[in-house]
Amino acid sequence: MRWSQYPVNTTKETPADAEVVSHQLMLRAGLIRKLAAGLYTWMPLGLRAMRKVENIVREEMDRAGALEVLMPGAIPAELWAESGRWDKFGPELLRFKDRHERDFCLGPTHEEVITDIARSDLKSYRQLPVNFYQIQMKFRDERRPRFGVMRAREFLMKDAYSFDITPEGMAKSYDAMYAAYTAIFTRLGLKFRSVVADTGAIGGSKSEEFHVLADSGEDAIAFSDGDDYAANLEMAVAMPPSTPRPAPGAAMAEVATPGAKTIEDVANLLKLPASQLVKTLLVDGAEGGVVALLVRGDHELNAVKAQKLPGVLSPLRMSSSDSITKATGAEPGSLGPVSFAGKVYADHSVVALADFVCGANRNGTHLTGVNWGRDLPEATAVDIRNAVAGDPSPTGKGTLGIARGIEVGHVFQLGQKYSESMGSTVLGENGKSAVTYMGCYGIGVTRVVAAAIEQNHDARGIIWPDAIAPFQVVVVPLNAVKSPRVRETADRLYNELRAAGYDVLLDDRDERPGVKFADSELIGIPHRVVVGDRGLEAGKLEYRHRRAEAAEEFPAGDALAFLRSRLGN
RNA sequence: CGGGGCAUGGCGCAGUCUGGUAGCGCAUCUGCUUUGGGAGCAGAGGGUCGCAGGUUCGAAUCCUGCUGCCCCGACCA
Repeated sequence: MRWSQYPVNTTKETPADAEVVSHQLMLRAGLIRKLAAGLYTWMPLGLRAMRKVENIVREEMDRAGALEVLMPGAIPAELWAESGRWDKFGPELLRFKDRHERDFCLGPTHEEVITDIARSDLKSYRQLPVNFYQIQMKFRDERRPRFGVMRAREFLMKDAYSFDITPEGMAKSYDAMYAAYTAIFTRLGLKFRSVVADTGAIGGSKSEEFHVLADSGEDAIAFSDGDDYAANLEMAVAMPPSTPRPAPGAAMAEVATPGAKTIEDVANLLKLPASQLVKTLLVDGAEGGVVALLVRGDHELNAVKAQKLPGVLSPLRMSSSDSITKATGAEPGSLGPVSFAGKVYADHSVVALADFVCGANRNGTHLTGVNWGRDLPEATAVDIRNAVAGDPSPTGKGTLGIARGIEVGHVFQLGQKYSESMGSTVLGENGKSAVTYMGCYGIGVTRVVAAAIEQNHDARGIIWPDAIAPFQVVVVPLNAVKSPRVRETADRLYNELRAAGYDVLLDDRDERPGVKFADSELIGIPHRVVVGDRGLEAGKLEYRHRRAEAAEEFPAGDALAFLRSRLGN
């Protein structure tokens, strides 16, 4: 492609409303253009990168034996009523009526449609297992779209759905997808990690997420340095302390703590570490009332774990200050489990404390030297905190570290949730009808592009992994207007590289060198060849990888051979 | 959904408090010079100041209503 014929609008200034670096760079490099909140046009350069991702995903899905289909974006409401999700899904589902006043929605995901296909087209166990996938625009009316295409309302997604006759078959289909995902993200050249995930509202027995590792990631993931254990922080098991609870060493005493409402305040006032304090959080109970959740002062409550406890309202809701005062007689900041009337759940690390500090359920008052069994009944010991770096791994090998990641894929074993409610059955070997077992598997294609940039950039711009780069190599002639030799050499090299099958961009614009260098670095082309009079004088061209510290010269004579060695294939 | 903020040329902003007929930088176009790290000079084009009412001799500026967008939180899987 000749740059002079290609609409690449780069800007020096960062648009004011772009927060994360991938969003800023995508706008500055002219990859995307915003149309409305969460809606973006993919410009030619950006679309090339997106297509590279899409093609790798397609190739690996095909290789894994999945079959590509394309389902409609608009879906009739009846189908969603069948699965029960028309009522349950909430305002994320964009609903509208057609000219006949019939209800439709824009598909945020396609379980219903594919299950409808399955129940009408799959009749016999002999047709299974089968895995259908599509690569298509999804629409979710996010309350707050942000971070550019990372959390947009419309986004390109690969979604796949497997059907099996047995749970074992489903597990096998799932494993095949897991392997395909590993191959995909490896080929894309991204640093990634798969983690055990919460099955959440979708339900099902097993789920793993694939995260691209990046400091700016929205999700925290915990991983062991001793083996391959890795889990979303929501799911990461926080182990009980290995040392037993010490014997009581102090008597329980009241201490005045006026105005000290946070753990930090109280710890400073009493000159104690936060780990000796107990944080008491009141949440709404499943059948009204409140439940007390205790975590150590230096720990955080894990909402996903807590809302699974018997008697706790799901989704988790912190109690209002009214019901807190009603239940304890005190306000948040002075709450504690001693003399608390309701159900108390304590994190393992809290149960292991002796002589701890907690609120006295009287404003401005705390208790010190509190001990389980003596000053209050033993509480139910549970895991309700976020794991922290340094925790022992739940597998017993190594300790946990915390990293940040961007969720780009997930795989789910759905079981019979949709096949049951929508009647996807086939005739089994025994001639009896059997409900199919489903799996579903997603990859956010557009999000992968943004995640690749989050993970691969520097102060000058994007650094595309070779597999995603819109162009593999850029040829930069300097001052070609004045030098026919430069122009001819660059043209010849451009044609040779194209003939050899590379995606080449020729910067044939009449711009000054600084502009060309800055632009090629901003748009992140991984390989660059500079053609200048200075080098040609000595029969040399100049090569530089986008990550390299410095350029290297090579003979202009057998340029193609040299570049093959640098570009690969 | 709660709180806060913004809306002036393609982009980034000033002007609004104190009303007087719109300006700067980048980008774009023309010419000359320049050419190994975002050039210089000279000139040019481009804006119903988010929309609708109102006050006034006069509104980007004051008042009312609406819309869009951004940020923080909650929510969502």
